[in-house]
Amino acid sequence: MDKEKAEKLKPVRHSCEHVLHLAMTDLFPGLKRAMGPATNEGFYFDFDYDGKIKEADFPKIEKRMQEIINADLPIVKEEISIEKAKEMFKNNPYKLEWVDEIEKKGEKATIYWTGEPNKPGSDPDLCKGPHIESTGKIGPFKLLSVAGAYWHGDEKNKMLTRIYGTCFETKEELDKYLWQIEESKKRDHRRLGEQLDIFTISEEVGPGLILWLPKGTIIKEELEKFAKETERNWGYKRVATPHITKSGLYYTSGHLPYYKDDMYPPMVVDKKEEYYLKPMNCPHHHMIYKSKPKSYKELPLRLTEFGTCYRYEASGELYGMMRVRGFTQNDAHIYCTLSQAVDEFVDVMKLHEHYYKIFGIKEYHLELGLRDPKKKNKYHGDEKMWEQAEDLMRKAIKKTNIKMVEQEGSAAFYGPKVDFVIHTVTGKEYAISTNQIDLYMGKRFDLKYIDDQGKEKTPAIIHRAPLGSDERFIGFLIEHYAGVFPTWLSPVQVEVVPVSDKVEEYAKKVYNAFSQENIRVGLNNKNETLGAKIREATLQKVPFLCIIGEKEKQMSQEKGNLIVSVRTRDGKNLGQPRFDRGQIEINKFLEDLKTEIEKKI
RNA sequence: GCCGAUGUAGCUCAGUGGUAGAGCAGUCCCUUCGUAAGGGAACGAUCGGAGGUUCGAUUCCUCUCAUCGGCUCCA
Repeated sequence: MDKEKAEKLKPVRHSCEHVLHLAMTDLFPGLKRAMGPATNEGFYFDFDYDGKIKEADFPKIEKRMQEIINADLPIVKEEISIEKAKEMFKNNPYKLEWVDEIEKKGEKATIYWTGEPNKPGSDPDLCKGPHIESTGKIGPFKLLSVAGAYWHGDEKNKMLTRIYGTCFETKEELDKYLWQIEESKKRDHRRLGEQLDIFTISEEVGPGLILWLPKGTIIKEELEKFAKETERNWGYKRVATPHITKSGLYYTSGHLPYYKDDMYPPMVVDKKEEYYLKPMNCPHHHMIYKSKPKSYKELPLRLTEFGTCYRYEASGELYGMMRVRGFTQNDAHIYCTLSQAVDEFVDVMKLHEHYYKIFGIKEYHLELGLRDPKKKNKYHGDEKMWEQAEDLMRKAIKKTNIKMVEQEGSAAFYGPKVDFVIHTVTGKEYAISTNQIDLYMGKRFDLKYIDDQGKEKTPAIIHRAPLGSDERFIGFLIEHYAGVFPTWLSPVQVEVVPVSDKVEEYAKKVYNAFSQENIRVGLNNKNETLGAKIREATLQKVPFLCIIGEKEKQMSQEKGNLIVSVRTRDGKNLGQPRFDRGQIEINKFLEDLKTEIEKKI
């Protein structure tokens, strides 16, 4: 939904939300209203209720709401004094809290009556508005889900019951919205991941632990291969580090006290030494840096690794491939002098651009994660260090001309960060890449280099992961491509489909011809009709089908060359500009195919 | 972790207080087919797990695990 339309709908949706809590008050005695807004998608409202509110209650709630709408009650605004507001809402701590805030700001309290003001049966509610003039003008609505939500979004507070709903001007718009939700579910990476045999999760192995199936592994390895080639060209050096580490390393880094609950518990060796599964690769790379003294001439030193990490994410957080407990990061740490840091960070941003162009990723935004000014003790390092790091980052951002949303409170504990944020088809937001300028860990790990004056200095460290983790990035790519991977990433690039087993031998020759050229090729010689084989390959999103029948076999004998008919996964074959006839020589097709793979188009 | 929901063959789903049914997939047979589902047969689940109520539970209850929708969190 476009923003303009959403803005226009807000008064209606807000009024619909009032109708909802009016109905709720009727149906659930003792219920207290907390807060709720109109959103871009609809509205929600939080209730404090001791009993259970279930989705099964929706029909009766919707019925009561419809009665209120049909009654066409006026919605009337009234300004009241703070004192009166306090009296009016004395039994509702949530409203009282709000009245206090209004008082602090020196503003006036406004209430909206549903029904004639001050008449028996009319309902006043503290609200800033705006609303539409009467309930009768509320269009078709639907309650969508019930959920728990902490008061003020703070998990230390009481959990309230939140009801989500939406409302439109016309039935068609509501139906279209509901249809779009269903449609987008078809692109959900969890669903496509299963249909396309990309990954599975086994209860026996454990929640949040991805098992890559053969087809998924091809995608993973192609992606890693691409990153490895690119990083080599961009001046990175590959390293490899173990999956477990003694606890001391994480005390040095400060991660252990900070993230203990989010790490798998330690293994105890020889009854004394604790080993942890590594939750991040940074300290290992630091130890590699530290293994020999460094000269300024060696900087910038860019150490990179596909490092596998384990984090004990909260059970409620797990989400397909996007939020997992074991993952392999496209991680690197760039050790450089302070004067190199800006350019190095700019290069990291350019590397993202390079990747995103190839994947055609356009739907994302960037967040500059800064400290929460109210909770500075949450972060390590001194004020000066933070200011310097932020300054370097801003300079780099300025040089790249990239638009960024500043986000207070989302810095790493050791430095500010730049996140590339995408959303899933279900509307969740995830960072697919996170990057930091870190002036903290170098000191913490006592990392040094000798500068051109022969003096010891501490390097700046840039943390970067343009392709995030294999799991999250490929999860994202599945949805981004709707399963239709470009040929270079497709698990099967060409499927050879013989029309009948009379041409099986010839089909095998064709199969071998592709195989010899390192094309990932499949041969469907099952006892099925041609239509069924085409359907199967198309559902598997195989880019090219080579259909082999008597015609191709015969032409091949005449020309002394292998001849195939090519059909693409979107159903084109004849008349497609690349293939001027139904049948083409395999060499010609191979040439085009290899170019397509090579250029990653 | 918290609130709510769900959990039946590989997948999608139906069903019942008296130990389960369909479609698709897989297997076999027939068919040998020209651009998104040819026909048939047999096979396949002890109904997420544990405990309880009951003469008897997949169906009711409790606990537990997992998943889903949110909240909170994300080095």
